[in-house]
Amino acid sequence: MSTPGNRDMGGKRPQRADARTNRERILNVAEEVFGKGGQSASTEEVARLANVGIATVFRHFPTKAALLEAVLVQRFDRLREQAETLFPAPDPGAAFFDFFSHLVADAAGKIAIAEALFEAGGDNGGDAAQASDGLRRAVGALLQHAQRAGAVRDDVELPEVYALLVATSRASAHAHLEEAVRDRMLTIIFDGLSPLRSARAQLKT
Amino acid sequence: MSTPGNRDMGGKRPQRADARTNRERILNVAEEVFGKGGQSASTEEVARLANVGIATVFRHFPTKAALLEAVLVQRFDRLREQAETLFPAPDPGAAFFDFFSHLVADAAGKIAIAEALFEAGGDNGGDAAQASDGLRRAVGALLQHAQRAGAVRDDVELPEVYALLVATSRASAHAHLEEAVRDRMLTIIFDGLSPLRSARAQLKT
DNA sequence: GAGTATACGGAGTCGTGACTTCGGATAGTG
DNA sequence: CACTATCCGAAGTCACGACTCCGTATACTC
Repeated sequence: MSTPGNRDMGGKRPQRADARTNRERILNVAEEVFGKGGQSASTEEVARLANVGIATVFRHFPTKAALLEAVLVQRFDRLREQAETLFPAPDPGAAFFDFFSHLVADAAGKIAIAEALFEAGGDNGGDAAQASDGLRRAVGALLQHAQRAGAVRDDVELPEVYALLVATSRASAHAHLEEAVRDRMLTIIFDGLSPLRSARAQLKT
Repeated sequence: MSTPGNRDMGGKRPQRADARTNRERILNVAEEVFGKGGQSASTEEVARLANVGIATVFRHFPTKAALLEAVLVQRFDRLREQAETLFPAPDPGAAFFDFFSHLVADAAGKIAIAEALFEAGGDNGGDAAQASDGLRRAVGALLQHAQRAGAVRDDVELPEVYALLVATSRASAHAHLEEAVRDRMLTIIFDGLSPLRSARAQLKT
């Protein structure tokens, strides 16, 4: 928990109202800006679109990296919650494939989110990595449920499935990919995940 | 053809020998540097590792973008040639899958190549885009051959296959992906591409 | 409504990296 | 071996973006 948030400052006065709303607005604008321009988008751009001075951005988030991390945590947590919502779904196969599709579609245009954060899944020990790990676990659970329901072949495991999820999300995020093409791409992958027959033997020979 | 290369300068003396070797060395070093650090790697880094002054780099390549483009053209052309070598292969299916695997494996660690160049496949009209297009065509030919040989189902088309190729290459390039996981990921995709049965109907219901 | 801690905004500083300039070196020619 | 066109490297310039300072404004307390 590196960012202050709105915790009470040790018995002192609580955070002022405008400060809290500003923080929230900055966070939302940052998600938009980093989503569109990648992690190299400038902090000034965020400040400008949030109708706020640069200093205010840095007051709430000590560094640009901290701001980016806060954005990532928010997004990862949201995705994880969505995944967890699907745990008790009546059709675990559909739940898994739907979530996969949804995540990839959602990544379209969110460059920084797909780029910086998925890849941050293992390179640092910060909050973002932790949130990313939570999402990964949730996807793992969806996968297991789908496998138990017979909708996904038993011999695939989370690492390769998650790698495919990340790969297609990133591809989807970097534009130049029509919706129809994206869907056909996913169809191929889903076919490969389906248990109807194992062509794997063919390739091993 | 935006870069000078070693064309004869209109009847004047030909390019000096040290200039040519320097240009070549810079290009090779740049491929290494951009491959490792992405397109945001600095030009000074390239100059330093090439044992050359910064000015020399800019003399041969007027801008950093031009240098990056030259690297990309070289790489894309090389890959295209490799693909074309496989056109007369006795087993078009194996040729296609092998090339796919080879390209993805080759992308490991080549961040800028996978990142900047594949994505440049449609955003500008420069040499890199042209070279990228040549590679795409070659992959398309390999795909068609494989389909005629019955190794790949007939109802997939180049856009989605190429999108998968790009997606997995990028994923592979950004490290954090073990070789075994990468192979299992490809196995899933190859299964999905195989014509042994069409699970697509199942998903459409 | 006065007082004060809290928060704000704009004008800085500072470092980095792309690109230029120019005096000095060196390959090629005779 | 001299001569010159070509090429080179080090020390710049310049723009941009992350981050800071400080005087001002505003939200909360009483």
